[in-house]
Amino acid sequence: MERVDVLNERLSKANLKLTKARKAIWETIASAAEPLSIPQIMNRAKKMCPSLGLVTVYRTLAVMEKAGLIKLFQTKDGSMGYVSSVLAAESHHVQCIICKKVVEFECTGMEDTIRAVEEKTGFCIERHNLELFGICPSCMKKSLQK
Amino acid sequence: MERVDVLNERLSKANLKLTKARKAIWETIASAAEPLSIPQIMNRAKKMCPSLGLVTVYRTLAVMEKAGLIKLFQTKDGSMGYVSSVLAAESHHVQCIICKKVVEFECTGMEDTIRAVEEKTGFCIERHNLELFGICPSCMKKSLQK
DNA sequence: CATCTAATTGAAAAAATTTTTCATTTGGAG
DNA sequence: CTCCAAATGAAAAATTTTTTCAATTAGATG
Ligand SMILES: [Mn+2]
Ligand SMILES: [Mn+2]
Ligand SMILES: [Zn+2]
Ligand SMILES: [Zn+2]
Repeated sequence: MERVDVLNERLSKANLKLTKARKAIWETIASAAEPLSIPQIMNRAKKMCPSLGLVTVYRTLAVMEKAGLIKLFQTKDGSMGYVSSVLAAESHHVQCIICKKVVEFECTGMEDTIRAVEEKTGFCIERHNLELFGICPSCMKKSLQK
Repeated sequence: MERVDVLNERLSKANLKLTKARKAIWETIASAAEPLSIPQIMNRAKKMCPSLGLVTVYRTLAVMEKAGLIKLFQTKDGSMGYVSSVLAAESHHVQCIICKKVVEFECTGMEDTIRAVEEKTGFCIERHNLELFGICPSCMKKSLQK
């Protein structure tokens, strides 16, 4: 299924129209690997839809957020940005505390931890972010050479 | 250790002063169970420090965020708010995706997951943040009643 | 395809939020 | 206590977000 079909499906369910502006904004967000700020979304989407106004960006983001198509997330630098809900799903990375390099990993074996938290807190856990911090192989090597 | 000592420790390390305004804002955030918006922080902190100006709230939040004392989270209404990150030194929390309530938990059983990442990535892991997202008991109850 | 209509749009204005500037005050070192 | 860099509040400026409104458009209907 094309990305635009995902958009159309959600919009038509809510009696909303599939417009040029919405297509452009959706393509922008759905094709990005990182959360995008509102000015970033405006700039990129405008290339696909030159008449696009900033007001429409605000309105479209509100519509898409309500429709569950996008989510507001924290970016690496601490500010906020929008990502497609699909991409927002989970984040697993390990960062070197010395050189700050970030490496993604596949997360396995969390079941017991999550079940323990569910029992203690009564929450029903749906997803998680796990950030690990440590020393990467190359920094480890350097520190051993000293 | 008192809450104000935690604040003082971080501030003095960075050659920053422990002022009335900072104490009031810190107490406000560190004693709250939910993320607080900027106007909420202003209103509550002003009770402890009546001369407090909004400008100082903005400046203090920037300082505290940089110092790692507080973090931005999503509030109930979808906007963003600040929560204390220091009292929860290990940063293990679960947040309700509906009402945005944050609950800390003791993190157990992560050894296997961490060992697997160490083997795959070559990193030597020292610490971690685990953020879980799900539905809290009271929101679960409400959704079942519908 | 042409017609119709409610939804959507962009521009301008208004409102709200955030940052900058600057004179005054204050924490804390000496 | 004295001193001074850091911090503060008020006002102004800048920026971001929302509202208003007339014009345009998607898409349903015939
Ligand atoms: Mn990641
Ligand atoms: Mn926490
Ligand atoms: Zn490294
Ligand atoms: Zn809840």
